[in-house]
Amino acid sequence: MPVTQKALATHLGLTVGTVSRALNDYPDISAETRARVRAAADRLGYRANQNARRLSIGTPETVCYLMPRQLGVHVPPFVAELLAGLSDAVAERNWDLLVVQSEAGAGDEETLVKLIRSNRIGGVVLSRPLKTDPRIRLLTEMGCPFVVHGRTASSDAYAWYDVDGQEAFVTAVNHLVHLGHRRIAMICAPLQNAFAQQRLDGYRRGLRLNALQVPEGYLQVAEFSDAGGASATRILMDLPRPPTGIVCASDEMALGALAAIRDRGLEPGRDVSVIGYDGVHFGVHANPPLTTMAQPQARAGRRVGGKLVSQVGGAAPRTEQELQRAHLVRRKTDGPPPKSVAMTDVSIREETT
Amino acid sequence: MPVTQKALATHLGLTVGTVSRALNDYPDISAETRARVRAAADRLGYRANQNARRLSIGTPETVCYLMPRQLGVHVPPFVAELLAGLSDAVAERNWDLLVVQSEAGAGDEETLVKLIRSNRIGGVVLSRPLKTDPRIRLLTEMGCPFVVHGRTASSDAYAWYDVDGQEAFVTAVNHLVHLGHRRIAMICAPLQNAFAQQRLDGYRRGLRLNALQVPEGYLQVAEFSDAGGASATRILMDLPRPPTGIVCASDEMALGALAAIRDRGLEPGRDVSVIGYDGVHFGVHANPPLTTMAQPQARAGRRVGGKLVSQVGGAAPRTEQELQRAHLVRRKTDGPPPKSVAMTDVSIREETT
DNA sequence: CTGAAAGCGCTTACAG
DNA sequence: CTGAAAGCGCTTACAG
Repeated sequence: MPVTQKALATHLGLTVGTVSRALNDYPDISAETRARVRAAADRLGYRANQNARRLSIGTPETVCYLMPRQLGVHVPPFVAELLAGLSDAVAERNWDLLVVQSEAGAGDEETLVKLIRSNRIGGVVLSRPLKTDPRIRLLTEMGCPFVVHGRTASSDAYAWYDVDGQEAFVTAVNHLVHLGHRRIAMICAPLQNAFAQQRLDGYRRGLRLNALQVPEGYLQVAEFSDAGGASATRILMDLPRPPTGIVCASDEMALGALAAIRDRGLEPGRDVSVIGYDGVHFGVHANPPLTTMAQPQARAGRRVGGKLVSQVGGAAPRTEQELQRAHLVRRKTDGPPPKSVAMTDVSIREETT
Repeated sequence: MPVTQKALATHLGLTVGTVSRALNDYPDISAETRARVRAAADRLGYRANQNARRLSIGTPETVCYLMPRQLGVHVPPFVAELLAGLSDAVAERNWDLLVVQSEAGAGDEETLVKLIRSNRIGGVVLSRPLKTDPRIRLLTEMGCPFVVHGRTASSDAYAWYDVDGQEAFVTAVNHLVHLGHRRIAMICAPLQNAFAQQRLDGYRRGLRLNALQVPEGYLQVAEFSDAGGASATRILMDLPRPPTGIVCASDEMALGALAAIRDRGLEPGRDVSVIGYDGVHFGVHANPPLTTMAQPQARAGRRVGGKLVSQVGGAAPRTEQELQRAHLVRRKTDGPPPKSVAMTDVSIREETT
């Protein structure tokens, strides 16, 4: 039997109302009473029944994280870290963090409506939005506070935390160009994902800034996994003029690319350069160690959680937007193009235009 | 304004009691009334306020997952998959899944007491128990249903799901012995962790079964990370008689071992064999691809979640115990010991006893 | 078969 | 400064 306010009250010869106000620091309670109540509560291990409390105050004080899946077979690697930060940020304000498996856009809307209507959640965190994401519209319409981990094109109206994927791919392309590459391909994730489109935009922009174009077949959209990266790479290598550099929408895809390149008897970083995206810890153990655009993993979850809480506290969504930058981590899969190829590339701009 | 039972009731000319019973399929409600109520509820998008419902029925209908951390710097890789399965299993019964960051045994007890007392959780899932884990004692004393992902020595009294780490390391050692190894070392995780002790027991047992002993310095307890694996490996390689085979308590440690071996100009799988544990997807991309004892990741979360729910439903904890087996996945880091070494090893049993 | 009422454990105007 | 009371939205004996 958990101890209730009623138990405290009778124990102290007070009434539940007084106990409640004492516990909640109402200013009209005498210092002495407050102290007595506190002491008794501590001694008896009183904890307010949150179901009762939340029913009474009318807010669920809990945040829902829609855990993404299904893009690759498994849960994306950032999820665990994000959850850790989220749970901390939310717990600081004594809120709870509910985790729900996302159906990747399919059943999510129904799930959210149910959770909101049943007063189970007062805020939502979304990862990896689609380019036009029905969940964002839904949450906006329902007036449910939310923050998007990632962002869509219509990003001005809501709170989000994102890493600038477009800039990152401009940087990656620039880096390859400076190394001497002219034939640069991209292996991208399915384009219904907002992040995929952004990274693709960066790739295109990077080429354009360097007066290069996207040769036929150089943009490969593949399954978002190492297997997808591998098969896309095989296609690229079979091209009449295969690329000398490949930028990949994720480290996982890049790992697949490395495998496919080695399978051809070529050496990543010498015969073909590969740049990944994410900066997963594991990249350092790849064969060879993977050059990548690393996101600042540090505490994305805390940031996202903080944004949600302050929004619930009244902050305007558009003040809760944060764009981080990825940075190039050079390891061993980038280098100048092989000389033989570089020779023939002087004329590539003409040929491909 | 969410629609409530009262709204439904006045709308239908009924009373909230009747509406509630109709919605909850009480047998004493006429089929017609039930149908009318259902229809209205669907049409108006009625969802029971869960705070009210749970307050009334007296159970929080939510499960807490204590997310482990701090062993390595980051959240362990299995967490995301486990959460996915857990959330599914729990959602099937219309329960919620709360995620709380564990302080790795430190503040956990206080956290749990608070959560239980405040009626926020009706069950707990624990990962990676310590050898003697105060949380287990606490939950038992408080009468809070829980299931342990992993297990301790006193595993007979509670529900758990685990993979047989001891057997796995017997298998790993046997495998190396069959390949011709006699000098087999282990890199283990800190031994306050139950899983570390189990894996160590397996290593010892495997050696004993093959009439081998643990030579001086062959058991390295290291930080549970790739860095820990690497530094332990360096120590092993500096031994007067370095091992020809190393079993590691995790894939991550094994990756560190591979790096350290390559740094010495040696080739893992040829000069030194390495076997990891976990079967993380990433092992296939290691340099070279990592041989490992793979756990059946498939749906551990669902199993664990199912156990918790059936326990809440009245099942005895000891009927909810499940031991899975790991299996050897041979890739490229295992092979016979180098011939030069094998020659001198015929006498090793005498020397080391 | 349905209504009326009490109760779950809180919070919060409203008196005094 | 504290008490008494209403209310949050459900569930569930108890009548009838």
